[in-house]
Amino acid sequence: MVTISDIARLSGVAKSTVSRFLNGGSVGSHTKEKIEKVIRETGYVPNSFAQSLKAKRPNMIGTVVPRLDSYASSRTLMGIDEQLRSMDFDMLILNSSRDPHREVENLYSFARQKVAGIILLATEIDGEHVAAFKSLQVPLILVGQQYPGIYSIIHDDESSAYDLGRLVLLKGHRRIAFLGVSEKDVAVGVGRKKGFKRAAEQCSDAEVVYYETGFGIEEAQQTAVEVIQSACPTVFVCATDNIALGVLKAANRLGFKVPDDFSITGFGGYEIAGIVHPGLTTVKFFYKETGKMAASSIIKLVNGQPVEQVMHSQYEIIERESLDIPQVN
Amino acid sequence: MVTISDIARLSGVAKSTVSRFLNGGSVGSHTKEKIEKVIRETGYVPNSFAQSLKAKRPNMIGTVVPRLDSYASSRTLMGIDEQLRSMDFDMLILNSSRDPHREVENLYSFARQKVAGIILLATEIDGEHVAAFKSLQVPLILVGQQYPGIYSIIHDDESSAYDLGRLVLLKGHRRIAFLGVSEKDVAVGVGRKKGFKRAAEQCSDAEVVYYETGFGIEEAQQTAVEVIQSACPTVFVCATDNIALGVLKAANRLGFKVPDDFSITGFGGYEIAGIVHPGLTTVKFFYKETGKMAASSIIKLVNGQPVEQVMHSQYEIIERESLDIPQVN
DNA sequence: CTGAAAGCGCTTACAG
DNA sequence: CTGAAAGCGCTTACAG
Repeated sequence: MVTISDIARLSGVAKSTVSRFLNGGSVGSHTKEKIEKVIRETGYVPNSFAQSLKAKRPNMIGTVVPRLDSYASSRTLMGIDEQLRSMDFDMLILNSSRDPHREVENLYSFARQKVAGIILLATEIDGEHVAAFKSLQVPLILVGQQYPGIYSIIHDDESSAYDLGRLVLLKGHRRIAFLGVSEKDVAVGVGRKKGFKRAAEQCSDAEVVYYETGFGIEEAQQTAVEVIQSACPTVFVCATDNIALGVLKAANRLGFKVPDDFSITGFGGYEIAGIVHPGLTTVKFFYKETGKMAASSIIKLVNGQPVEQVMHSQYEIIERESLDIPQVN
Repeated sequence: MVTISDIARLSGVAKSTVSRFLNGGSVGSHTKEKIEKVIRETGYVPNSFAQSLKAKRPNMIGTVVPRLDSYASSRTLMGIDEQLRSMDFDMLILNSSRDPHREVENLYSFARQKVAGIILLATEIDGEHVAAFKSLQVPLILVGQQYPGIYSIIHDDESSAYDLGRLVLLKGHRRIAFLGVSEKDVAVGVGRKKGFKRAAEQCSDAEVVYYETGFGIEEAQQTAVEVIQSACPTVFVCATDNIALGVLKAANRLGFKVPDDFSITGFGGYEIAGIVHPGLTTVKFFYKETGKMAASSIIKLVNGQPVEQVMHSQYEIIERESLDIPQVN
């Protein structure tokens, strides 16, 4: 490996002069040429560990994601990246493959790399996480979940689910299947269910059965098949768009027509929700904007500026064909 | 910031002893306790820049991706991450948002960070790239594109397109619309078109019109609407699943039935291709496996072991309902 | 404009 | 088991 000393020696100047050249300091034109030539010939690239060690300009923000292959993660990441770049920070990504333990490891790993701040796209928060939050001396923001005393940006799971519930009931649905996920996931599993329940309880004759399924399309499809055959709901309210996609697929497989035979609603606002036929009525979260918000907030924190403890990202209900009034049979 | 010197001072031992403790060397149990206590109280985390500077164990592989929100990127990234982790390497991700210039910058940025190797999920390769390949003193692998003298893993764009073309013709289609992308993208734009063309040319009465559209679903949808109204193909052969999805959406919007009114084929094998109705006939690439292959190959290169210049990843044609024999009208 | 020297936070032989 | 010292590759005052 070629170092700054090599360049200095080869071009017959001092290390400090090379360093100054590299960092745009004042260097004589002749010296400059010599150094340039040597650098070109050797393919020298400064070692950023050494630079960071000395210069201590921590211009990196670490982002921990639960998975790489989800619409929500990807969009949020894009937002973070864009915003960070515009503020001259770099984004580092570490993936934890939905393993809570790895998630915590990743937090520590970022701390070692002396990132200026950490953004955690959170799923579940356990004791290990809390311990890490406490001991880490790095500004941190939670996205998608909240925890007392920790800065967080949350999607308005509960109120959006309430709004969506109101819409479903307004359409006249009374036999309702709610397909949710594990309550370990406080945002998706608890929040969305709670919001919907609140809406349903305001309507005395609404019968809601709450099912639990997984995040995968296939799993949701199987659950849907069972529900269709046992109960006979007029609408499937799904805690994510993927679940809704699973239900739609089940309907297609079994020869049911949506929304003629039953309606479906989703949650998330994935692009694909507007592509399938019929289009999915869903709650759209602005993931990219959330990412941007997370990025600007973490920078504020890094700079010692105040930030609200709990911030909310926007949502919007998108009405498409998959939700209609229940068919009279 | 608390450093190893602080810990040493606070626990009354030498820095080297703390370092030994940190790295699992032999330390007396009493000393160990003292150090442990101080570390806990101070929340000390070793500075990995200093560690890397000294230890020179470059156990990081950098991956440059053109975009974060694509199925292909995400899956490939997952494969890389999994494989790397199993070999005790860390993955760093840098996004270039489809900006060739940023892509090159990211390459240099990884070089500065002294990663052991670089995996580039490539789109287009221009002069700047080539210059970087030459001057970078770091092992590098291209995924998805190839360039003379550079290690690469490519999807079998041409032969899979040929196979798919044969299938389409075998079904009896003769009035064909091929929706491709810019030829700047050698793999998708040139390779897939070329393979299909080769199949088509073996069939004297096949009339193929080649269109160019973008990678986005919306854009493809618009192109499809125009094509449907001007030409009247019995099948749309699309260079990506997203384009196929756009065509399907156009069909739904305009009230056409797939595959009754015309057939559609895709390329990529995205999960969603099996979810929509009708399911898309498509070429499935094994992105995750490709990622794993890229990861093991780069490690081999890092260790000075031989690797083939050009490797091919697997593909498979998945037949679903969107491709059928042409309707007689 | 240029160079010698100190120091960033760690690790690693080398003694003891 | 423990410590003093050198050194990793850079940057940054400080002189000249």
